[in-house]
Amino acid sequence: MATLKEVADSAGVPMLTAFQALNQHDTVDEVTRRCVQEAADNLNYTLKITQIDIADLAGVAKGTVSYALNNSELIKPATRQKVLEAAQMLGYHLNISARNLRMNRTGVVGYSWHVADDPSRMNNLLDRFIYRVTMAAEERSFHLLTFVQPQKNADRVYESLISTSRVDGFIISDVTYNDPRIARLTAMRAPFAAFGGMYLENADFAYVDVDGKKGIRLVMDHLLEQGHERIGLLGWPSGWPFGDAREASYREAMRDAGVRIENDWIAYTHNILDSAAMAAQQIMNSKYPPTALVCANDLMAFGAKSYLDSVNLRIPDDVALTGYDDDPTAQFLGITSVHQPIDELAEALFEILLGDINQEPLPNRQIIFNPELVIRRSTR
Amino acid sequence: MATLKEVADSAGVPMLTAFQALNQHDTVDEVTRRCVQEAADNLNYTLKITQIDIADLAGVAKGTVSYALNNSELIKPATRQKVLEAAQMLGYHLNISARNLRMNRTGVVGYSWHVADDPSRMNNLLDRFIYRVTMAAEERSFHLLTFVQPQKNADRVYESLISTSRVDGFIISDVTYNDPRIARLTAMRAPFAAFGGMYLENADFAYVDVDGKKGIRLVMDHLLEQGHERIGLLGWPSGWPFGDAREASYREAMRDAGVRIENDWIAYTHNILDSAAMAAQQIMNSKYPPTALVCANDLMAFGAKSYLDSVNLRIPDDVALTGYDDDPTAQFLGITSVHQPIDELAEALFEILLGDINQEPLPNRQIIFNPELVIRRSTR
DNA sequence: CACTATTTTTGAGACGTCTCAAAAAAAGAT
DNA sequence: ATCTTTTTTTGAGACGTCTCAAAAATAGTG
Repeated sequence: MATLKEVADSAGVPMLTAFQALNQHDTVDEVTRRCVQEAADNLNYTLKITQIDIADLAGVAKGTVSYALNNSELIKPATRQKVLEAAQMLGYHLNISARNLRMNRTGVVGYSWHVADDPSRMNNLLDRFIYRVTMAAEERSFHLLTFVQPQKNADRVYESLISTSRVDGFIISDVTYNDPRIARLTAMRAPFAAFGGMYLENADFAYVDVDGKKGIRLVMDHLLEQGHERIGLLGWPSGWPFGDAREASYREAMRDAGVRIENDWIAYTHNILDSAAMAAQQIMNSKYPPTALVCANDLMAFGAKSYLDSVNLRIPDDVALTGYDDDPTAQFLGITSVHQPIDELAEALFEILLGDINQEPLPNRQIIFNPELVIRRSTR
Repeated sequence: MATLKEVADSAGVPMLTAFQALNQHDTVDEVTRRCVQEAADNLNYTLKITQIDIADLAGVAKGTVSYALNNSELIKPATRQKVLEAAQMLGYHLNISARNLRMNRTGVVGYSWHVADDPSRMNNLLDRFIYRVTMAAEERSFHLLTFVQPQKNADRVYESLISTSRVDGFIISDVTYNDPRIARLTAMRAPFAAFGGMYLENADFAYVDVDGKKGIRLVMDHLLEQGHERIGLLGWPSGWPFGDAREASYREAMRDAGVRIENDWIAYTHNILDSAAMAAQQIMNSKYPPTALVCANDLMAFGAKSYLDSVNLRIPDDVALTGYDDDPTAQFLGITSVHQPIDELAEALFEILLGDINQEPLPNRQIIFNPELVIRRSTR
C-alpha cells in the first residue's frame, strides 16, 4: 500500500495537509479534502500512521524514527526532538503486533484466574493478588492476559498460549504436588513464576510464598498462650501444599504443647460457606468440643461463625475463632486472622518473572515472606 | 535467517532428521546430531517451525500451507491432509504475532477488572460476569486482557490499548452518566459493549443489561404483599445509573402502595461491609423504624444482617431483609435476593461485541434481561 | 483428442517494526 | 588543510502470516 507522503504528493499538497484532509479536519477546505481523498482512493490508501510517515514528515530515515522513539542513545537530541514532534503532529501510535513479530515477544503475561466449573470461587486473597500483579506488570509496560483453565489437562492450555507466542510467560497460583503445568512449562523452558511452592520438595522453579506453617504457628501460640488446649482445625481436603502445611503446623504446635488431638477436632471442607458451617458443627459435636477453632482461611471462619452464632455459642467466650488471609470479611466480623503481604509479594513475583523472560534471571528466584497475626475480638 | 530445509540440505540429511537432531531427539545418533548442529550454527539458524518448513516438508507452496491450516475450501482434502501431517510431525504452532500483524487484529478483548486504589472491591457478581465473558471469548478463539484503570482519565488507557492494536475491542462495566470512556471509544469508532446502560438516556451503544427497576419491583411487591409498609432502603450514593434506577423503583413502588417514605428510611453506602452495617443502624434508629430493609446488593445485606443480629433484631420476624445479585453470601445467609442471568448475559454481550469487531454488527445490539426473585428465609 | 471451464496450487508481496552493517557527517588531531 | 576517530544517520532486510492474481492441474465437453 501507498504511504501518506505518496498520497500527498499525488494530490499536490503538503503531508500535513493530506493528513488533516483524510482526518476530515475542518482546517482544510472542502475542495482540497475531496482532492486528497481521491488521491488516496486511487492509491488504495487508508490512513494509518506508521514510522515511515513520521520519517517522511521529519525528513529522516525510518530507522532513525525507530531509534528516536525508543530513546536510543545513538540519536542526536535535536533529531529526536524533530521526530517526536512529527509523531505528535500525526498522532502516531506504535503498532504492537509489528513490534511483537519483530522482537519475538509480546509484553503479555498469562494468568489463569478461573478454573472452569469450579464452584468454590470466592477468593478475596487471590483477587487482591491479581490486582497487584496487574499493577506491577503495567508499571513495567506489560499486560495481563487472564484465561480459564480446564480441570483436566490444564497444561495444554498453557502450552498453547506460550507456543503460539500469545504470552511471554505465566503467573501461576494454586500449585499442586507434581503440578503438570510446572512440569510442562519447565520442559518447554517457558518463563513462569508461582505464588506458592516453599512446601514442595525439590521446588526447582521461581516462586514467592508466605510461610504458611509460620502463620498457623502464630495463631496456635496465640491461642495456647490464652490457655486453650482443646483446639479444632477446619482445613482443606489434603492435596494442596499450602493446606497440608497449615495442618502440619497445627499438629506440630499441639504436639509441642503436649496436647493430644482428638480425631473429630479436625474437619475438612472446600471453600464453600455451607460446607464450612457444617464442618464446624461436626467439630463442635465432638465428645470433647474444642474451645477454639482454627480455620484455614477467612471464608471458613465466616462459615464457622455463622454456625456458632446459630447455636448461640459466644465468640470468644465459648469458642475462640481464627481465620487466615485477613480479608474484608474477617475484618468486618472481627475475626482474628493472618495477614499475608500480598502487595510486596506480587511485586516481587513479577520482578522475578520479568528477569526470567528477559533471560536475565534474578539471583534470588525464590522468596519467602513472613505472615503477620492480626488479633481481633474473636480471640480476646 | 535460514530455513530448516536449508540446514538439512547443508548437513546432507532429510528434513525430519535435521528436525529431530536439533530437538536432541535420541532417535538420531550423536554424530548426525553434531553435524546438523554445526550446519545450523553456520547458517545462524535457531529452530523455529514456520509454515515455510511445513511447506518444504509436505512439498507444497507456503501459501498452500496457510490455506490448509485455516481449513480453506480451496484446498483439496488430500493436500490438506498432507499439510496437517507435516505440521504434526514438526510440532508446528502458529505465530499469533505474525497473524495479528498481517490481519490487523489481535483476537484480544480488554476488560478493566480493577480500578486503581478502589477499596470497595468485593464483587462476586462481576467476578462471575468476567468468568463467563472469558469463557465466551475463548470459545470464539478470543482472549481477555485485564487491565487496571485509574480513577481519573481512564479513557486514555482505553485509547492507548486500542490505538496500539493491543486489543480489538472492550467489555465495559460500571457505566456512569456521560461516561468519558464511552465518549472516547465512540469517537474513535472502537468496538465495545457494555454491561449496563438501559437507564441511560440516549444510550447509543451496544449493551446488555438486567432490568434493575423490575428487580427491585419484584422485591417490593413481595414485601408489600406480606403486609410490610415501613420499608427502608440501603442504596449507593447517587451517580451510578443502576443504583439510581433501583432507588427510583423503590420510590415508585412505595408511591404506588400509597406509603409515604420517611427521610431516614433511606441511607447510602459504598460496597463496604462496615459502612453498610452503620447505614443499617442509622435506618433502624428512625423514629418509625422500618419492618423491612431492602438492600441494593447482597454485600450490603450482609452488612445489615450483621448489625441486626448484633442488636438482636430477628430476621424476618422483627425486620425482613433483602439483597440483590444472589451471590454466595446471600445464599448462605438465607437472604432473599434477586438473581441476574449473568451466564446468558455474558454470552450475549460477547456476541454483540464480536459482531462489532468483525464489522458485521448484530441486528439487536441492546439486550435487556429479566431479573428473578429468589425468596429465602429472610422474608418469610 | 482438442478445447474450454473449473478446481487447485503457486509465489510474490505486504503488514509495521527493529537492528545490522555500511555510509555520511561531525569532531578531533596533526 | 588533511587525515583519523567518533558520532550519527541510513537503508535494507527479516520477523511469520495471509491473500491476491496468475499459473498449473484437473475435469468436462463435443
